[in-house]
Amino acid sequence: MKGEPSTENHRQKYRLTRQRRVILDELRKVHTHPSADEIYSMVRRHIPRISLGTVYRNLEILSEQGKIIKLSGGKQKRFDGNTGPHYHIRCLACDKVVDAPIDPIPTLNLQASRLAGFTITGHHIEFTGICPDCNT
Amino acid sequence: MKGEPSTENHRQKYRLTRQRRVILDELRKVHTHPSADEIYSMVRRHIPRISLGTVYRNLEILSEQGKIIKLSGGKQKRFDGNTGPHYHIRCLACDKVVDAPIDPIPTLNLQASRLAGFTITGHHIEFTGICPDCNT
DNA sequence: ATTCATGCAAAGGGTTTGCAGGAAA
DNA sequence: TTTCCTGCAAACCCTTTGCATGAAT
Repeated sequence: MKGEPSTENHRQKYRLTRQRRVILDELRKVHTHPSADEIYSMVRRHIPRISLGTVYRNLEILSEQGKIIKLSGGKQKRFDGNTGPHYHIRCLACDKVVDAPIDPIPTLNLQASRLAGFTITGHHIEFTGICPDCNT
Repeated sequence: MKGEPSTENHRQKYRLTRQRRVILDELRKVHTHPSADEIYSMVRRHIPRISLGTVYRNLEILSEQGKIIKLSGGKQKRFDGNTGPHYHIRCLACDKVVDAPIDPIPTLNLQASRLAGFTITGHHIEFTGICPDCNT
C-alpha cells in the first residue's frame, strides 16, 4: 500500500477487471455492511470461479482507492459501499451493522486537533446496542 | 436435594487470582492502550511464568466485568484501563492510540436511538490521523 | 508486449481452547 | 472439597502471500 511519490502523471496502477467491478457493484447495492466471506458468496453468483484471495485483494485495493470503506469493529472486518460521511450502529448480540440515523458532525475534527498534536484526518462514531431482531 | 433459595446471592463467578490482579494493575497504570502481547510483556516482569493464553482469558473476563475496555480498531485488539467516558485518536501510520482531548457527548445515544429501532447502550468515537512522531 | 490480476493452495498471525495439574474460596 | 484458573500447546479462523497462468491496456 504505497503511494506514488512523483509529480508526473502516475502510470495506470489499477485495472478494471470483471472481478473488481462486480465486487464494487455488489457492495454498492446492499446496505448490510457484509464481511469478506459474505461478499465472496454474493460475487460467486456472478463469477462462480472467483477465489476468496481475489476478493480480499480487491477489497483492499478498493478501500485504498477510497471507493469503499473498511469497518474494523468485531472479529471480521466489514465493508461499506457508501463512502459518504455517516455513522454506524453495531448489534452486540449478532454483530450486524446498520447506518446510524444522525447527521455527521463536521466540527469534531477541528476540536480534536486543537491540543492533540495529531494531524486529524477523520473520525468515525460507532454506536453499540441491541438490534430489533435480537431484542426479543 | 436441598432447596436452592432463589433469592440468594448468585455464586461467586470470578476469583481474584494473582494473574488477574496484576493484569488489571498494569493496565491501570499506563495510558498507552496496549495490545495483548504488550500486556503479556508487562505482566511477565511480575509473573515470569504466566502464559499468553491466561492473559487473553483474563482480558476477556475483565472486559466482560466492565473493568477494562476492549478497543477493536486495527488488526490487534487494544485494551484500556480507563473505563470513564472518553474518545480516542489512532495514528494511521504506527497504530498508536491516545485519548482524544474532547468532552464526551452524552446526548448522542438518545439521538441515535430515536429512529433506529435499536436499543442503544453506548457509543465510541475514534479519530484517525498522524501522530507527532510519525509526522516528520 | 507489458504489467497487473487471478486462482489455487499454503503460510501467517492474532486469538481461542482442550487438558491435566494447581489454587482460590 | 469444590469450582475456577493456570500453563502448555495445539487448534482455529480470518487474512495474506507465492507462484504460474491469464487478461487488460
